[in-house]
Parts: sequence; C-alpha cells; structure tokens
Amino acid sequence: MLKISELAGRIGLSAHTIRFYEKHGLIEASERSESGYRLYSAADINRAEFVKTARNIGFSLEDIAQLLSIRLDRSSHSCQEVTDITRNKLHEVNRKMAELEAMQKVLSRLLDNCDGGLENATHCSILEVLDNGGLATTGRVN
Amino acid sequence: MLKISELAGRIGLSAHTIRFYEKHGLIEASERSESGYRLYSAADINRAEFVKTARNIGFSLEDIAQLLSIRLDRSSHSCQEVTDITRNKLHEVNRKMAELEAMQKVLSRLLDNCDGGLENATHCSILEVLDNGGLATTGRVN
DNA sequence: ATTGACCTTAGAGTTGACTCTAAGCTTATA
DNA sequence: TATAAGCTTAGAGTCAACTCTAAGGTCAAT
Repeated sequence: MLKISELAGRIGLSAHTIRFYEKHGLIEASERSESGYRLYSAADINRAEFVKTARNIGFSLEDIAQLLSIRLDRSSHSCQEVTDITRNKLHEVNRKMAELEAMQKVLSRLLDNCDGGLENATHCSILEVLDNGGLATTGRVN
Repeated sequence: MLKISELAGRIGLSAHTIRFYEKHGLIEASERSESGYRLYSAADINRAEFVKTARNIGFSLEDIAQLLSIRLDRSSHSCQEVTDITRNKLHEVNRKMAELEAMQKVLSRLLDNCDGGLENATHCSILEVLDNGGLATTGRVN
C-alpha cells in the first residue's frame, strides 16, 4: 500500500494532481489508514498508471473517465466504444494540426518576406500585411 | 463613424468581444456620442481590422498589443522587433505541431492494431496498451 | 406613448487541467 | 519533546480568450 506522495513519485504526478483526479473520479484509494491517509493498492496503482498513460497520449480527463468505465467492466462494453473514443480524439488532433499548419504557413511566409533588420519599422512588410487584411493570394498558390 | 455593432458586423466580431478587446487596450473608439455610445473612426476601423487579421493568423492578444504599439510609432521601433514576435510565434506553433504529431502517430497506431468490432472489450488491444504503459517500441521504429 | 432594438457599465461565468492556500492532524527523526 | 515533513479538507486562484448577465439609458418606428 502506497501513500499519496509515494504513488505520486511512482507515476510522475503531484499529490495535488492525484487528489484532483480523485475528485473527478479517475483515481481512487481503496483504503484509508486509521488516521485517514489514502492508501493505494496494486490495483489502484495500475489504474493510476492507466490514467497517466492515457493522459500522456493526449486523452482528456473526460475521455479517460469513459475509458476507465469500460476497463472496469470490459465484458459489457464493445471494442467499438474504445475505438470511437480513440477515433474522435484522432479527428480532433487532425483538426488542430490543420489549424496549426495554416498558421505555420502564414508565419513562415511573413518571415520570408521581411528582412527583420535593425532599421526602423516604417516599411516593415509584416506590419503591412497585417494592415492590409492578410497575405495577398496573388502569385503562386500552395 | 460606426457604432459598436456596425464595427462588429464589419470585422466579424461580436460587440462583446470588441469591448473586451478595448479593456485590453487593443481597440479603441476615438469618440463618443452625446449619449455615450462608442463611435469608431476610419483609423479606429483600420486598427480593429489589424487586430482581427493578427488574431486570425494566431497571434495572442499580448502579441497583438506589442504589434500595435510598434505600429503606432513605427519609426521608433525596428523591423527586428516585429520579426522576433513572429518568429517566437512560429516556434510556439512548431512545438505544438510536434506534440500533436506525436499524439497523431500513437492514436493511429492504436486504431491500426484494434479491429473496433462490436464484440466485447475483454481483449481490446487499445485498453491493453493503456494498461501496459503505452505502445511497446519493439519492432520497427518510425 | 409604447414597443423593441441597441447602447452603457461593472462584474460574473465558462472551459480544462491543474495549482495552490490555509488550517489543522499525524508521523518520523533528532 | 520539539521540529519538520507529510497528510487531511474545502475552497480559491491561474491561464487565455472570450461570453454572458443585470440593470438601466437611448433611439427609431408605430
């Protein structure tokens, strides 16, 4: 049985975060010591590690709550429920990537067109683009 | 001179958001009507459009505040100050992209290895990976 | 004159995932 | 025995960028 900061050290979270996860139903201590300290069993540790792994991959706490409830009673849930959660997450990641890629392209182009020297910004091309509502789409299209 | 919701309609923001931007020093109404309504001049509109364009590109409100102060007095700022802000933003975007790419890889691999059928989740490979601390890095490396 | 749409302000609420504080027990070490 | 480290709780604070609410004043049209 581990105390909270032992568990924390083991899985790489703070004790604060573990209590926070507990409040959200993700992690629990199946026992308490006489003085009320949380005590984590091997099963509790596994569950906490599951949470940490899922979090590392990028699942939200809500996703993880769902995954945990499936994990708790695998036989009454379908494999599809798990892939659905995973696929939704992948879609979300893809959407965000697309957004970031668009930003990346614009920012790189802004930098390409601006020398960035120490002279004053009177004719700074980046400021001009911002003033003119964005990059003109004349010329070649990517 | 435009009233706030006219400006809002013109640049595609809500009146709420414009007031919010004003509170943060990004947008201002250079005049007020007798009854206290905000009135936006052509210069105010340009500034608001600058803000909107920068926001669309992905700059934070803080970045934009800096860009605006440069724009307000271009001759006493260097072009480099602008490229620094832009380059920092690009780095930030690159970092986030790398994170998302890592997530994307893991999620796709999880889905590849799982059939996602309607049978129960007793042997769901995704749950197994989560239980075992993540994807094993045996086999080929990407 | 009365709607209804629009404006004002100050300030609170939202989201997600923490992060920290305060006040007070408990346990281990010197 | 005293001190420090660690635990408990409830609840507040943080971040960014909105988003909304309440209570009230203004304006155009009927």
